[in-house]
Amino acid sequence: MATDSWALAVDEQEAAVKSVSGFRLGDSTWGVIKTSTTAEKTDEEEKEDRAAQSLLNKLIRSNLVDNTNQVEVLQRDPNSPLYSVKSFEELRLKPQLLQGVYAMGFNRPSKIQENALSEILVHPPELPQNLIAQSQSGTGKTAAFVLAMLSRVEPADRYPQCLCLSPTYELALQTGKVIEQMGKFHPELKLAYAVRGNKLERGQKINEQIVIGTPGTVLDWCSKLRFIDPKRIKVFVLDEADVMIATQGHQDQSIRIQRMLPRNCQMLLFSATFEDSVWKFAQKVVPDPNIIKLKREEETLDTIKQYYVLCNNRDEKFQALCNLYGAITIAQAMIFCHTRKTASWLAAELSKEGHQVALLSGEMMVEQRAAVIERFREGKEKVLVTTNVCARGIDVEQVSVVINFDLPVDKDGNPDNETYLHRIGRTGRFGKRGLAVNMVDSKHSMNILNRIQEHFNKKIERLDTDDLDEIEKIAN
DNA sequence: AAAAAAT
Repeated sequence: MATDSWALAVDEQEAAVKSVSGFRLGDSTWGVIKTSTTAEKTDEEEKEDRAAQSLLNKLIRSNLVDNTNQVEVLQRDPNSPLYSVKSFEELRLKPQLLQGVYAMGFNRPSKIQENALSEILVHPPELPQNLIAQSQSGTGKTAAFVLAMLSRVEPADRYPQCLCLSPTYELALQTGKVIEQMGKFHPELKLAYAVRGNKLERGQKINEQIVIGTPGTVLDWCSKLRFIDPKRIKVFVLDEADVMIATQGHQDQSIRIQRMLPRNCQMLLFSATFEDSVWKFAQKVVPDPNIIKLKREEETLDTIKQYYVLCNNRDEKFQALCNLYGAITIAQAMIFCHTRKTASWLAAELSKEGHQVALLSGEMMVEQRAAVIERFREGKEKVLVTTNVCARGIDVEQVSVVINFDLPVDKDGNPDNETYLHRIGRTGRFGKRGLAVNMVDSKHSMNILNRIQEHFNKKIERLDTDDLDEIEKIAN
């Protein structure tokens, strides 16, 4: 019996691997938003292939590179056995779901998946267990909660059963694609995107089983617009939960959504970082949670070379950035600014100098944002000038340089260490050496940089942008 | 200060 199912699994796996290069996101008939509608355009197909492949590569890698992670599990009921499954078969996933998992190139669960999925799925649906999980990006977090949702969902029931909240539009789209790919062998399963710009007619009802969205739209859809019946949601996922429940973040909306959910709804909180106060709040909001913390050596900071450039004002920062441009465009780069205004100014100035750059910030129209992030993913844009909207979660494989044109500071002007780590974490993963360059333009910002340096206890070296040899060196 | 709503 066991041998049989293994043989089948391996067969499926081989079949899946063969079909990997052939599948397209646009094949999906899911959802309110369709990634593509026609099949004729070979250009379009190629584009989608590349996007899918890049997402795939990232997920495959995150599924493999985690042998050194240390996991800490805190169980609500200390007497219950500590489950940790070593294979997807043991999770007893539905065959269609298992097929989806293998089609994505997953062989065995990552550490976070082993533990999180065991905790989430071993208990019967009547007694769902809540979970707070912390693990770095690139450890398979997304796949973990996507699998959790797909396992719990009942495809025959045509109403929303799983709800996932993302902090930004771009991240919601990215996560949505993972859901689509993993669940694509469930033909009757559908996904709805509750994001800005996705308009429904009055009185319409969402009958897709899974909803991914941003807080504002989801709240509207659940409350006054009544597109979603929140009373029948079985699984509620908060991605990047620390931003979602931080006082300055989306707390109010997330809590209001959460209050509309039924009492027995399973709640899953996932994040890479949990600051102390947020952690406490999370435990208050989520009753009796199991807790999983994945301890990872600060690999991020070991594989990312950090520099700073000393300037006197914004114009000098701009000049220094122009000097760096040639070096950073070897692969892809992200440039972070503190405000939307600075970002659009910088993008305009760089193009005036003849440098091709793309701009992405929250003031743009959603259609435009979707197009820009797509072009960046495809590599058609090498340099992306952006705000904190892209600080978290956005995974573009070829990004090897992150530039902090403005250092990350919170609303009080103090260094924002979490955001710093998230920003530079967009690069430097898995063998590829990453590079972070911080632009300092005053005594004040030098002070902030020093405090960031102290916080991570990692040397940030000075870089002279007039020294082209040095730039060549760091770029390679 | 950014993000997030059909406000």
